[in-house]
Amino acid sequence: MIWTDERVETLRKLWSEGLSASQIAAQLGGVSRNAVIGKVHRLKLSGRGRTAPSPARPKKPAQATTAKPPQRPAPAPRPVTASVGATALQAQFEAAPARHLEASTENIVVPISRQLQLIELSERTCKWPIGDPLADDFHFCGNESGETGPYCRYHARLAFQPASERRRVR
DNA sequence: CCCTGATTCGC
DNA sequence: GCGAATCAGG
Repeated sequence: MIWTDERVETLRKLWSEGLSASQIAAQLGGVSRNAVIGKVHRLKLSGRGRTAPSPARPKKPAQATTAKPPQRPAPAPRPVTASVGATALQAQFEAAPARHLEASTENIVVPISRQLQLIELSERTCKWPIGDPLADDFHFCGNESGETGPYCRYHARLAFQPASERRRVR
């Protein structure tokens, strides 16, 4: 895959819009996020506005062939509070306006989807389709789906019940 | 573990 | 010039 003027233009545009390298790579297709980052640097676009200056690493130390000694630090104390720990869910709640919710399973806020393209999905992202598959803005939910399920907590509730009982959602 | 960008260096 | 491998950090 070569960097045509057109692809470079797209790269410049998306990068300036604040998309991450992996997202840009997904949209361009045929390139890895590393390729995108590499190109960004060659184009000297790394700044992207006002970012903290890079401290610059002291070169790459020679690859150590010796295995590191297996250290067992200390068993971390188990937190009493249950942690959800899903970054996607975290972001979604942080982004949402603060709102008090009753402790009810019925009262679940419709998640803000990450709007991922098909190629951006991983094994643990929600694959609930959103929109018209033939439309330009078609995407998948993309939120954290857990270890095995194909859907996030919210869409899983809809996926595994009769269509007649589903509530129309995005 | 998921992700991010930064850097080096063999190709 | 390109980008995988790697690093450092969230």
